[in-house]
Amino acid sequence: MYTIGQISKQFHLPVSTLRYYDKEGLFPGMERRSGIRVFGEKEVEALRMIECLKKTGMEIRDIKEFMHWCQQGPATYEKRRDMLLEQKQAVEAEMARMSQVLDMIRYKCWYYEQAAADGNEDRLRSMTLMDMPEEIRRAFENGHK
Amino acid sequence: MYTIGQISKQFHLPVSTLRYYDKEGLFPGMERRSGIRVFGEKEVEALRMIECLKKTGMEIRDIKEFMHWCQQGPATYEKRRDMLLEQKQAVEAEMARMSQVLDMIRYKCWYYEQAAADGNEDRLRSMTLMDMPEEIRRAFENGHK
DNA sequence: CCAATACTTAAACCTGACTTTATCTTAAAA
DNA sequence: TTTTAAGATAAAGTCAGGTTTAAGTATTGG
Repeated sequence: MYTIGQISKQFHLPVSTLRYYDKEGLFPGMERRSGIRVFGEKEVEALRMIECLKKTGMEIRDIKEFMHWCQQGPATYEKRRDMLLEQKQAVEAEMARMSQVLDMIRYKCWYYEQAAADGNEDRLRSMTLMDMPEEIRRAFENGHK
Repeated sequence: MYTIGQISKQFHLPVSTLRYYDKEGLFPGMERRSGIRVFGEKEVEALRMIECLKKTGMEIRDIKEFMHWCQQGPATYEKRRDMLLEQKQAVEAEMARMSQVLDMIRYKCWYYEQAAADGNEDRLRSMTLMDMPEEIRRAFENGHK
């Protein structure tokens, strides 16, 4: 059993954040003793899951829904799995997008490297896809899909 | 030469967003005719660059700095290249983080798939790393670094 | 010539995830 | 017992990146 201050240190989270999470319903059914929050094993577990879900970019209101399902036991395993699968899809989609963005920026870096070396953009302006180095052409094409 | 409304359609951006970008200084030196914004080739070019930089997650105030450098000609090629290189590092770091998050969530998906199949978490609770399928163990270990 | 449409501004509002502030209560240490 | 630290609350503030609103001005088509 821990106080909010102890949990704050354990998880390197401000006390205000923990209170905010509680206010948002991320610790359903948390015990209180004369008004003071009691963090037990269940809440520590919950917090680990919250940290995980936050990293995936999940919103507080969805995390809240997930934590409430956790309260309800085995009947909600499928719901939890489905939500995680959906979040996995979202993260995979974001990864794919990032990969494309990376190619776009790789091209731009190369472009300004050339411009800096040439002192102007004349050569770059008259350049076609075929004039670019293989790798840059690939980045350009992928980045501009 | 285009009006704000024409650009809004071309780029699928609300007029309010274009005005906001202008207010934030993303179109330095844009022309006006009796108070009305005139979008020329330079602004269209700028907007393409803005869209690109936004995709990388660059903040408006940094994009503003970049666009001002673009105004200043060849003397700022190095600055622009350096800013893009820095942004490339940031995107690469984010990709690496996402990849780890993906492994974490892959493990969680597998966990609830098992829980749903078993109807409880008993087997999972008594499971060690060696009991997990190769691929899941990899995801677990990478996801919990 | 006049209505309709598109443009202008400043300022308020919105969302998400917190943080800060002000005031009050409880618990632990001296 | 009395500080003092740590707990509590509600409400307001913050930040980014816009969006909405209100009220006025300019341009275009019939």
